[in-house]
Amino acid sequence: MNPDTLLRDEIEQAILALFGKAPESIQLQPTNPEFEGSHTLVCFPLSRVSGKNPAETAKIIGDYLLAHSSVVASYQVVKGFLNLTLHDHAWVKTLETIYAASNYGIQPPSGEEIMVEFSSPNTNKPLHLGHLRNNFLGWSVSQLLEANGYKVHKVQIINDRGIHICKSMAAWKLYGDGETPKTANIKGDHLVGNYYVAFDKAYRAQVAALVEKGMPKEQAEKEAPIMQLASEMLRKWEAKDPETVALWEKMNGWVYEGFDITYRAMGVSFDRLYYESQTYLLGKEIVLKGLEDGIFFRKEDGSVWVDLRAEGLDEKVLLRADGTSVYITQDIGTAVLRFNDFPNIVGQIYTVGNEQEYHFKVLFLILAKLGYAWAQRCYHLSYGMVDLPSGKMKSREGTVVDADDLIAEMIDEAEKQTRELGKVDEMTDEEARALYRMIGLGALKFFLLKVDPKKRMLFNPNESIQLQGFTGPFVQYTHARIRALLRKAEAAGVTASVEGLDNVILEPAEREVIIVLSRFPERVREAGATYSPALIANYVYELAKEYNQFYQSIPVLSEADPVRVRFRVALSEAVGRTIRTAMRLLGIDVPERM
RNA sequence: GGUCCGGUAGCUCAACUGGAUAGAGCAUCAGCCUUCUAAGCUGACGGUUCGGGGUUCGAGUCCCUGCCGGAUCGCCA
Repeated sequence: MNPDTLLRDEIEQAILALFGKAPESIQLQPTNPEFEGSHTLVCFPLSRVSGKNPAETAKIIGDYLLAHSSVVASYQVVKGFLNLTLHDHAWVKTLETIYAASNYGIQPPSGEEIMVEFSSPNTNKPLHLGHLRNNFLGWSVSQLLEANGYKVHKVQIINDRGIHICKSMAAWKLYGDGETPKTANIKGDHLVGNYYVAFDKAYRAQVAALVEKGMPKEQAEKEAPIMQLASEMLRKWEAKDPETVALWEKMNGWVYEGFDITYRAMGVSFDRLYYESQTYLLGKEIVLKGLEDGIFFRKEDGSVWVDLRAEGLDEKVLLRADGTSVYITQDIGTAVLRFNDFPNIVGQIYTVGNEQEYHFKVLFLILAKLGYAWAQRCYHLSYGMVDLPSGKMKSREGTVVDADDLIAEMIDEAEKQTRELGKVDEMTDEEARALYRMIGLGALKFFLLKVDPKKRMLFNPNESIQLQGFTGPFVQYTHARIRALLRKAEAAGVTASVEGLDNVILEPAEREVIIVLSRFPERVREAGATYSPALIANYVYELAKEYNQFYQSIPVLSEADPVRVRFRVALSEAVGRTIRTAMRLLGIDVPERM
């Protein structure tokens, strides 16, 4: 078991016995490495209960624990801090339970269901670096929630309809000459993206030409012929014009084929896909019903609005004067549809960039106004933009980092560095390729996940392909090392065991590894509660680092005492399994050798 | 202009939600491979936590204020 909870109980009892009062809270924190001990009780707040100064309070509690606690071996008081050192047998016991656990750190299913939305691209261009952060984040948060007992439904809403895809369609119709992904030998999403770029280029030229002839810019932007064509296609699509719908289906089909390849490369998948084309009309009904119920109001021009001024926001339009839906209308419909499809989910997590914070604030308020209780459990997992050293990604300036290209580069770089180190001499080609992929992708995912999701982050290509230091490959390497050690142990007939160590004194490096190991379940809980894979990335790095220190200074198989050998093998195995689990929560695979 | 984020070592990021002398990685410098994988380990260097007030036993963290950067405030999505 984890000594934390036990210790907490004992401290609470101590305070109750000594001072006759229960403390408001017990501040128990890890002891700073420069001091002796593993747990520190902060005694400043307790002086109110004890009526003595913090240092005296610490001493009294320390003495009491020494006499009564089953785990405290000694203590030190530094100012108002009570540093506790536990008996090594408590740590041995801790490792014993960790080692025996079949799924250490993972909670069994609680029966609660939850939905996580991520990715949700438009279908007019390929995925880019921003989508990678989104996907890795959404995937990892799904894993984290599962690890905390939820049954998770991973979904996305594919924005397959609207003026953006019509732009690509218009350009293809004008300049495509029947080109297909096959004839062009390009992934479908990239092909469609090329036509989106072609549209933009032609459009701007046409607008400039019209302005040149004396037309006001605003008018020119509407009347440029290629824009007229795109708008006409949108109208025809909504009218279900067969030819337009067929083109739309064809080009979206290309995009999906391309996306599938990218998703497979990223290692993500979804349980259910929602398409905007199938949901965009649903919100309208709900809004009209809300209008009848007096939740919304209509202006003279016929448009429908919600008044959120009482909530500190503004009035927002929900239906245009012509009765058509706006963006948020379909989001209302999609949300309701999802709760109908999955009646057992307690809530929904939207993984969407922080530029849409206002949008989701409004959406959740509207859903609450409509009387949906689950609106309280809708959460916008808002993450910061990914910047490049050159600044923001701008499609106009061609600085967008393409997801497929980036993944390929990471894998190439992993191959290059792996070959330089001569690590693949005994591998088959197939094994080697799988390893490059694992390392390249591991580096990329770890790089994007180690930063607090809420924060804007910088993507430095040179740093992302680093395989040393605070990186995914460092952790993967530690795992491979452990696996190699365990293979050797097995070959030598050594079995792992935590038996026969009742009065042992541990090496500091051994104890430190167990201490870090013991914190894993709490970190999983915390990461789930705050939707933050970064906590797991930081943790698993700390664990790997701690283990490497142990590995470097303490012999395992060459140790003379067979009891200690078995113990260290068990310790190594527990660390290896925990690394694997933690990395799985990040969506990263770990190799057997590298 | 209103609202919301952010500003920590040369660079990229932490800091257990108010606790001890603010920690890692990269970069730079110096060491460690005849012993389980050196993608590793050890050490050195590096800080007015944007500035200024305040709250208290204690502030990078909370409050006020100023400066800088970003997002947002569409009948776009």
